[in-house]
Amino acid sequence: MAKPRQTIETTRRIPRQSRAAETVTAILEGAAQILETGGLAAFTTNTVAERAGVSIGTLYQYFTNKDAVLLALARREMEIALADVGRALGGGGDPSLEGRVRAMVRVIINAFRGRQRARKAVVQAILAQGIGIELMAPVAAFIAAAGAEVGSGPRPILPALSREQLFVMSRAMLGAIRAAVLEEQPFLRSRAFEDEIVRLAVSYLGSIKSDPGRSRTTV
Amino acid sequence: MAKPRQTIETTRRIPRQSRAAETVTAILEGAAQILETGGLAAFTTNTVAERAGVSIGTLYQYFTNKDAVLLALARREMEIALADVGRALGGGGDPSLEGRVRAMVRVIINAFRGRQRARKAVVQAILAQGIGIELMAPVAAFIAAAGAEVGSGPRPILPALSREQLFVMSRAMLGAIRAAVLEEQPFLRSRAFEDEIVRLAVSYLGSIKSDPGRSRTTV
Amino acid sequence: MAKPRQTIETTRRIPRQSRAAETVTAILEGAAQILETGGLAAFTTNTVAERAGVSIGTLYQYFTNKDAVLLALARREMEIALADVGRALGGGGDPSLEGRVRAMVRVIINAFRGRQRARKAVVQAILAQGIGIELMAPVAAFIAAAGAEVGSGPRPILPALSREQLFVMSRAMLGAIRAAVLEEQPFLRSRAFEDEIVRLAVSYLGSIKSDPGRSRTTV
Amino acid sequence: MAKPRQTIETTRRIPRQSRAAETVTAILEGAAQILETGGLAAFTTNTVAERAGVSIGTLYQYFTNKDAVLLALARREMEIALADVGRALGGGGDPSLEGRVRAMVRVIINAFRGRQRARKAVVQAILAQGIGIELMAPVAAFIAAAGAEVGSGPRPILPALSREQLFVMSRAMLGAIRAAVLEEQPFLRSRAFEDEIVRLAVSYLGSIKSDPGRSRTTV
DNA sequence: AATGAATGAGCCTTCATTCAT
DNA sequence: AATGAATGAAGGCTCATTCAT
Repeated sequence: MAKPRQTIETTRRIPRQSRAAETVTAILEGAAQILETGGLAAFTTNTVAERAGVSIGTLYQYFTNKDAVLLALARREMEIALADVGRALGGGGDPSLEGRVRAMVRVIINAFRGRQRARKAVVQAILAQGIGIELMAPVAAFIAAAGAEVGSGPRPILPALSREQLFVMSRAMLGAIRAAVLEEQPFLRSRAFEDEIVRLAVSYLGSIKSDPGRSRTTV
Repeated sequence: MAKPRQTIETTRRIPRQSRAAETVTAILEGAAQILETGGLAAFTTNTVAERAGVSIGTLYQYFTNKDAVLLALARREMEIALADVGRALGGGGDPSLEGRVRAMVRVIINAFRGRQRARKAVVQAILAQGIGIELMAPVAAFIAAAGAEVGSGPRPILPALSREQLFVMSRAMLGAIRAAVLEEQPFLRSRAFEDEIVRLAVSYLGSIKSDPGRSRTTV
Repeated sequence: MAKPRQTIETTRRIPRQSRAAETVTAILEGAAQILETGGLAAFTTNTVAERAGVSIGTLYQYFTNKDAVLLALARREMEIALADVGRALGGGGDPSLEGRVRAMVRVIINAFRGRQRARKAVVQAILAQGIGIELMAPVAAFIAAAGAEVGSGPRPILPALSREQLFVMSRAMLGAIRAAVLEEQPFLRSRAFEDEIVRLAVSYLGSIKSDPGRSRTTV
Repeated sequence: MAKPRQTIETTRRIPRQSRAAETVTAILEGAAQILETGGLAAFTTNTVAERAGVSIGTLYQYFTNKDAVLLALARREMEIALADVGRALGGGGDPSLEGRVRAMVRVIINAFRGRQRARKAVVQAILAQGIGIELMAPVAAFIAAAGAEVGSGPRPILPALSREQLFVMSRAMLGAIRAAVLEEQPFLRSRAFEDEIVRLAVSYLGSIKSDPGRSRTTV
């Protein structure tokens, strides 16, 4: 993996031409496939380049190093997931607290469904490098924001959540879902599981409503 | 890292003499130190052996390969953590639901405190290999058992939890705590954080009490 | 030497560019030199690469593993030897039985002469792996074919040889010559030795002529 | 294999006590079994000691190094084989040239039969080290002597054989038999094969009788 | 821009051998 | 005499990365 670079820029040259964009996509797609097929162990720059149908030299023309590929892949997945969540919350569904929470839970679970092995590998890879935090951030922020929103507005259903509360709520939800994915639990896509995740969030928020606890801050 | 072996035996030669037992301990200790100091990247068999003050040959006399060292280390940590939890629950403290939950939370948080970087690395490494499940199992089982226990007995505080409920509760708690460790959150050891974890568990269990949900099973 | 692979493919990347072809030649040449200089003991991938003037990585770009280099070298030598034998038999010399046998014997002995130590090492190495059979096969087949040929045609000098007869004749000749090489006998290149090998073959074939023995089969 | 030692002494301390002799036997027997089971690749000092039921330290008490074990094993096998040959020739069978040759051939083939894999491994191992010569010597000498004997005595059947002739005859026979063993030819134990080996020797000797060739010397 | 041959640091692992007990 | 824990040199091999074409 080379010496860890804290550089967060992953792409070397910003692809302006469509061909370049295609190349980047091909590489990322190849990376996902390799991860899907052989897991992290098979994820080598040479393998990825080959699967992507480009030369290893080309890969390095677009990515500074191996980690950059992984990171870019993770980012892409995250963005897709977030877009889904946003779409789900935006589309007028049940506006109640439980309704919104349920919409969100459903999207997150589905986000992990599709290419499961690849996603699992991405998650593992990301965690194995400690970059997870950075990437989890926007997702967590999103969840937190959704939670906070509930507690603000003209007729706030909840008081504003403290830093710790936002953290616990978002991480607890993600943690349970992620564990189900990683452990390949059979009930991952079941209604019962979804119900319990919703219950977890709603009961927690309800508890805060009746007893806000000490410190209170927005994110 | 070699190809993943599903073999779970980690040790090669069973140490009969006291000297050998010391050697194993030294290696594990060395491994923990390396992990603590340089993270997973610095974790090579040669480095570990050197830090442990033994030759590389000796290391391989006791562990089949690099991964075996990591796994053994993880196991050791888990056992210690579980023993702590057991002791905490056993020692007569506050017998109320919240009291028991708080005791457990405190122990878990503390379990992750000490050699934080090492523990983080172990967790990452374990996750990166997909063995996490196996290792997480006893911990989760313990938490689940503690939860179940509350729902049984002469005057059960709670109804028996369903499979999904046990899963969600244990993973949500562990997930939140683990995220705080991995993200190196400053409030990890704060009372506020502990309070929120407790709130999460208690409110969730309370919600189940008033509305058990559909299926119900003991683990 | 790694665990024996029955895979017979030795090359990893098929050299398309002329530079690559040169590299393969260089490696094989380096291997031969190492074998010549230090015998099998000095034959390590690193040594070979160094002597060949390429990096160890390059060596592994063209050969799957150490054995593959040895095998490829052995093949090359065999091909050269066979070509020599063919040329000798083709070129119109003495067409009598003894004439043809002598031509062949001479070529074989010479084939083992040049880079003796290297050849000895190759032979030893090949034998030590049990691949010898496979490689010896074409040579033996050639000798056998030459023998068979004598027994066919418009006016066959000999009856067709049985499987056992072909085997005994070819292996006996090769065995005697090989022993002389391996034991570094001083008379290896002498006329007297050549005479005796010829005598061995001719008298054996003559004996068959007068008493063919039981079963008879072409190869 | 360590650096090649040309030391030919294999045993370190001459076992005077019966227990020591038993130990040596056990080691040699263990070595043979390992060779039989796993071939040369499995032949490590530790493995041999374990199979022999002695500690590695004990093994080194009796053998200077790994090669010494192999050499001693080879010697033991040779001695047994030679004793068999001697017994066969001594016991009054068919006293004719062919009768004596056949007796010898049969013994040699049988010598290679029993523990075939082990013997094959020994042969390979010996050859791979270049010690073969030394060991082959007594056998070859024996065959040669038998040949020479035929050519001496009150009414010599044959003229004395030259150095080259003895060499060619012994090595040709051994070569053919050895090849059959190494190549695991199905006809190894067949009568047809035996016949051909006999024919090889008899026809060769017959040819010498009618045309002795130039130089003539006893070994 | 792309190619892919070449590089080489460094890792994991084996195994012959020693020596304190 | 025997034991077996410990040693460590050495070797096979991978793979991220570069750079001449």
